[in-house]
Amino acid sequence: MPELPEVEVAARQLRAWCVGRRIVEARAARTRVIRGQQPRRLGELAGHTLLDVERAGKWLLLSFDGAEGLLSHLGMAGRWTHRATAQAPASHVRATLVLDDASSLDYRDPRMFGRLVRGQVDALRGLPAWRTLGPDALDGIDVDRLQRLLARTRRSVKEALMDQRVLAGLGNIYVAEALHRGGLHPARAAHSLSRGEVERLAAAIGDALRFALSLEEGPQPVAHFEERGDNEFLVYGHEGGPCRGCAGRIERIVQGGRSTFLCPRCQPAGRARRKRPALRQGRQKR
DNA sequence: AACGGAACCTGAAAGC
DNA sequence: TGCTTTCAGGTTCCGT
Repeated sequence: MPELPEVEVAARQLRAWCVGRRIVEARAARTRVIRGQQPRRLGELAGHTLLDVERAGKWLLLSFDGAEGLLSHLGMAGRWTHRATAQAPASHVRATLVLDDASSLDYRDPRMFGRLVRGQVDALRGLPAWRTLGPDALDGIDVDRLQRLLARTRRSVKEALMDQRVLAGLGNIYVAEALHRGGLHPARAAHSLSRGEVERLAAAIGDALRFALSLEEGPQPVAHFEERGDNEFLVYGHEGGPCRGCAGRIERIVQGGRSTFLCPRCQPAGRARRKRPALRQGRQKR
């Protein structure tokens, strides 16, 4: 389930597992994940030491000595997992990095929507996918910039926020969660948002992302969302269920072919004038 | 240039 | 129970 918070957790895990480690062997299967590249390209990482893991939006950039790099996107179902090298790999492994401490890193991705791109770090940063990313949604949002971008599109605010050039890292879930927290209907025309509404939206985006990350906090970077069965989201996946903030029922609409969840009472469709309930902080608080 | 829709994949869940 | 259909959190490409 990789959107910004999940990718951030992946970045923390990769740092904990591998920064400072030397790659003993690297291999990849010939799949769509490495589209356009020979599997042996990944093998060139052998002998190099991982120096840093950087996240921008939903992308990860692993950099090694010698300015070598590996760009990673988890797509819809990709994940990095860590195991003892002696242990048998799990299913759907598309690439493996064997480390110098008898452990191995597997890139697993059943659907193969994810991507691994090998190259020099500079070249990877120059790829359109990385270069065109907007500012990271977790970095503190520039409200002026966001307002300017929303004002110049005819799309709905939901679809506009899905555009990684506007803000990097939001996906279908967190856009729905942020719009709910901000009391904004997803179908609102992006350009119809007032200054105050954009400010509220910017705050709500930060709240939604930080709340998701707070559930992952701990001494070790553990991907709790992988085990957590229950749905901690305020609206996502809760069609027909009660809204936590009012007596309304959560509904599902489809925008651009994808589901969006919302509470029609907390998120009125019209340009809202009435006073909005205070932002809720995840769980039950308030 | 901006937009909507289709394409790309597999697996799990829901429906019959 | 077993077969079929639907749906899934992303990006990219293509036609308008």
